[in-house]
Amino acid sequence: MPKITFFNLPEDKKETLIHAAKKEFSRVPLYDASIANIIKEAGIPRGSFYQYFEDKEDAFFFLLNELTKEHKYIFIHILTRNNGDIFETMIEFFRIIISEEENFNFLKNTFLNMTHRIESTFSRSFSSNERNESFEKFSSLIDKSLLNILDANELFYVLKIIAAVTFRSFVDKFARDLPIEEAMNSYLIEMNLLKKGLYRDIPEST
Amino acid sequence: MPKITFFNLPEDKKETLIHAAKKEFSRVPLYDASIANIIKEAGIPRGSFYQYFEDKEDAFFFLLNELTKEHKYIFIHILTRNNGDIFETMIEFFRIIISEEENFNFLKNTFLNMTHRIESTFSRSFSSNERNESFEKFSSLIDKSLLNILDANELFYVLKIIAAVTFRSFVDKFARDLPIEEAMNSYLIEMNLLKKGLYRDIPEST
DNA sequence: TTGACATATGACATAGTGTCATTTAGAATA
DNA sequence: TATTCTAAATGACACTATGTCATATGTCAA
Repeated sequence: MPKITFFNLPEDKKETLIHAAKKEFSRVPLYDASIANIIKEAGIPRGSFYQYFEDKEDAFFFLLNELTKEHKYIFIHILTRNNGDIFETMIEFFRIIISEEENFNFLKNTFLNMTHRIESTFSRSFSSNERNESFEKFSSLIDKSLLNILDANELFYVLKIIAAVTFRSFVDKFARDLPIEEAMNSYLIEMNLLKKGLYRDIPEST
Repeated sequence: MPKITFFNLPEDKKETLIHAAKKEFSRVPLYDASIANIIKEAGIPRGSFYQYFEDKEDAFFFLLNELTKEHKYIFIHILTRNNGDIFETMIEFFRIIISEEENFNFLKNTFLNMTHRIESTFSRSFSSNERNESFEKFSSLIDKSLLNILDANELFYVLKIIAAVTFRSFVDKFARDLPIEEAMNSYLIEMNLLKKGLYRDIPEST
């Protein structure tokens, strides 16, 4: 988390800083980002940066968190509108994220360098790593009658699976610079495979 | 790829270097690894390191590639023994990887910092990002009659899905330091869900 | 013995991080 | 208004790490 000093800043200076950081993290991934570029862009001295943030990562995760909050909001909205149909929701959500123009490069750099820590932060937008309050909240919005599950425990794993496949689809889209419709096509195929199951039931021999 | 100079090295010096690099990459992930530690451990001067490798990454990906080759070999062996049953194979393979003691920390650091580039390298052990020769080879070994697919294209996506879920399970195991049996349990649940499908067929209304 | 080539070496230039002593600003108090 | 106190700003600096390069060393063939 940024330091109190950052939050005490006048709104416009805060904006300037956020903008500068976002610009740098859109240019290159976290590890290649340079504080020098951020402060040059924001027009602040080096020492100030460290008044506001612990370090580079602190600034990055602050931005990522902000973005994630927005995504979570969108996600819940779509889920509600779709009466808890998780697959319909994922498909709509997927399209929205890959279509975001403003955050395109930030997202690209983030997805292509998705360490576990980044993934954990990001995940909060539409699922959860652990069975916690966040999971319970999502769970309550999902229409479980549509799913092939026995109990809450299986729901947890279902969401994990959907999240894993969705992440990979994001990465694929950004890594191979797929056009939106192509990425959507692949994603739809995968979601359908997930729905119907990958295994063929061997018919009982007569 | 390491430079020719590296491959020209006498076997024991090569071994020393590999061992030193592996030790460092087991201690910390790629980005935190320091060349200073590697050369200190290997007892070579700084300049020599750059005679052998382009940079830190070069050394890391060399090691990762070597490990991946072994994994691929194991994977194909298991797949053959299981007559092309991809699910049985994944489950056996998963257990073997998470049980590896020798490479435990190297794998842990790798999985918890799985950038797209690392993932691509790693994937080669049991699947492929793109539909290339590697995919064709795997494809030929897989018993497709067990799978709920229409054509080779769907097979490609099935493998992508299985790979995505398996990766996430690896990450989970290492991130949360799960005991082997617990990780296996979760993985089995997920593989079963994948097999049977996540969606419940709504019975035709009478 | 000499020349040509491959390899080894460590000092150095460069770049980036995080700290800290000092300065400045602004609010609170007398 | 003058004084004091605290939060914030600042940039020089110490430190760490990378990658390069001029020079030294070793090896083999002619």
